[in-house]
Amino acid sequence: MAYGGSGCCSCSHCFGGEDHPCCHEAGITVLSPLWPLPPPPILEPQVGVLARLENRELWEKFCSVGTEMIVTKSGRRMFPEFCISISGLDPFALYALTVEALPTDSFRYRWRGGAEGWQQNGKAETQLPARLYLHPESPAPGGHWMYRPISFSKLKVTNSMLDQSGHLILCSMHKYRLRLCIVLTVQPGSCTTSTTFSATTFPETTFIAVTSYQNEKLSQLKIEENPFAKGIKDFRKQKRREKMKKNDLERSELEDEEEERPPEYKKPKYSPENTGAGREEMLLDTKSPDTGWEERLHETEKAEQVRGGEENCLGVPSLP
DNA sequence: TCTTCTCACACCTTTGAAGTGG
DNA sequence: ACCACTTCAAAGGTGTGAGAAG
Repeated sequence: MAYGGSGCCSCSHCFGGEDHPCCHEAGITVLSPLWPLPPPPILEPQVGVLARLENRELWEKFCSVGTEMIVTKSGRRMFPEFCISISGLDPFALYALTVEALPTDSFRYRWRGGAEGWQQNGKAETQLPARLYLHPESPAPGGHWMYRPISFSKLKVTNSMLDQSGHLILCSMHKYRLRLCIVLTVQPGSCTTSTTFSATTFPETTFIAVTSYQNEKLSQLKIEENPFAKGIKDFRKQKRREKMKKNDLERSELEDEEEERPPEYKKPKYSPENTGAGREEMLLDTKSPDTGWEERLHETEKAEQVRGGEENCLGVPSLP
């Protein structure tokens, strides 16, 4: 099954493959018992559970220029971080929270610069089944999750297929969107595990995985917003001062040309003219990202030493 | 030649241990 | 002995740019 439309909820608009404002007004997302992509292994829908993207404004800011996330071999944190607040859970029931990055389509992308920005560039490469990132505090009572916003600040993304650290594995130059899953693990007053859960995607979290930033506007925004990049900010200022000093004495023709260009043209790392003949594109893997639930969770468990460690301890539904 | 990836770098924030004073 | 506060070093995070790889 190819990844088609990436609707955000169960309503008719979203199943058309397009996101729309109804579910996302004020950043509130109604967690749908239905999965936007391949068929859901849902047994008991969670009614009335709401999730809000806490730093929605920041995500939208990045979204407006085209969010890119650096992937490295050892894993790189995401910025903006994925931070949500939840309501409507049973305060005494135990829940596990997971996040995964789902491909939004079956294309590979390339940066063409200027007004063209990101363009589709052939079919997507074979994708591994999406790996789940389990929140380190999972499982915990609903009251715990609803008490304050939940941050996935430790979440990292990698391009290493051999990663053993539990990071989300992504293919660079591919587009993804984050999906939150809430898994009810134990009903209050019951000793049996449940398979209930809800899932939702947040359209604002759509991003392209890259190994180095392509869009100058985007990297500038990262530097402005991310406190860890403050050094780069100051370093850039210093460089600019040095450059201006230098330019006062001797202004080269090349530098002049660069100064006059809009920011996105300043880093013509990759030429827009070439249509990327180099690598052979592979057919999109037909394996659904929502198959192999148990394997994916076990992989995460291995890395994170999840409490219990038994099969279905988190109430992960078995595959049909 | 072109595109993509990796690594080292300088600079920053965060974190936690150690020290100090009341 | 205990607590609160400060200091400091180590760990870890950031984007950049050069060069390697395919």
